[in-house]
Amino acid sequence: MHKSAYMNMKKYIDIFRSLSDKTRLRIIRLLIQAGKELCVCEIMDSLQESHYNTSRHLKELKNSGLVKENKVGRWVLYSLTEKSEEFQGHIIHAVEGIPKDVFVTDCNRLKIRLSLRKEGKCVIGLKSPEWEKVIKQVRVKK
Amino acid sequence: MHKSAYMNMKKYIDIFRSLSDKTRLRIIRLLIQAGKELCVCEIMDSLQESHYNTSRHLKELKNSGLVKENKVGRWVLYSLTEKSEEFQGHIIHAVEGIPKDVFVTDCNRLKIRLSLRKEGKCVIGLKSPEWEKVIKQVRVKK
DNA sequence: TTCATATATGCACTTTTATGCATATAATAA
DNA sequence: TTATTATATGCATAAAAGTGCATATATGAA
Repeated sequence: MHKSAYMNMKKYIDIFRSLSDKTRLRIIRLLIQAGKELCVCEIMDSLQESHYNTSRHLKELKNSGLVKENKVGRWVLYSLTEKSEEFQGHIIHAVEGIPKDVFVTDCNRLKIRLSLRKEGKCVIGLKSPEWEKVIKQVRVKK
Repeated sequence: MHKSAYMNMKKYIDIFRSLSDKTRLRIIRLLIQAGKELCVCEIMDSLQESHYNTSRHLKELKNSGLVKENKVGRWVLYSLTEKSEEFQGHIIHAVEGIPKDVFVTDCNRLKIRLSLRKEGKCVIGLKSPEWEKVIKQVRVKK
């Protein structure tokens, strides 16, 4: 195949590739569920992933064009990009079409994490003792 | 993340992964374009890929559930599976949403290759001198 | 049964990818 | 300016993936 033909295709391949990883798929589904901007620490706490991983996967999703960032002071807020192309719209619909129960634990943690916002903003940052306390209680309840 | 949660997700990740490769994406688009079963040699000639690669990628697409096979004698015919799940329907729509020009060369070759069928069946097999002759003429015309 | 042919697969090699650790950057607060 | 903190990135490592070559399987024809 010619290189130019591959370059035309690359954009779409990159989007599929960016969703072929469990952490990135979880991030996208989390952003769909949230329906608003989330900061990195909210995402990492919801997924219970390390901050390094979360950050890097977010960057990949940004590179593929599925996600955009909005820098506010030292906080970086991530959200889904507007569906500019037909293709991207179908992709997001596809992720929405995955049964809810697959992501239920992440979404529950997100709900709790978002309840700790003050005036609509995340204020507790990463490795927060407050979050540790709250999430530990949830585990005990099970 | 728990292993069971990953297993729930794996099916969807595998489908995204299966489309994150140029050869497999081209195969899927070719099958969409054809709208009918294609044999391995028709696919490899349309893509101008080696038979080894074509065969292996078809197997991966079969494993992910996007493609099914129908064995007729020593010919194996491949086609898209019926869209049993909402998710899969969106995925195929997404591939359909990729601009036509990205795959135009493959589709042109497919058209020529299908014109060599007799009574709706592929009869010329692989490394066919007939195909080599026809496709060489197309190249000269450019 | 033997040969030809359509398709599949094991092995080796190279490249890519995911992840953890440590560290760097950048912005706010003191 | 200095310290703190939210986020990003380089390095190393291990696992996975794509491809070519050779070979195996399986079906139909002679």
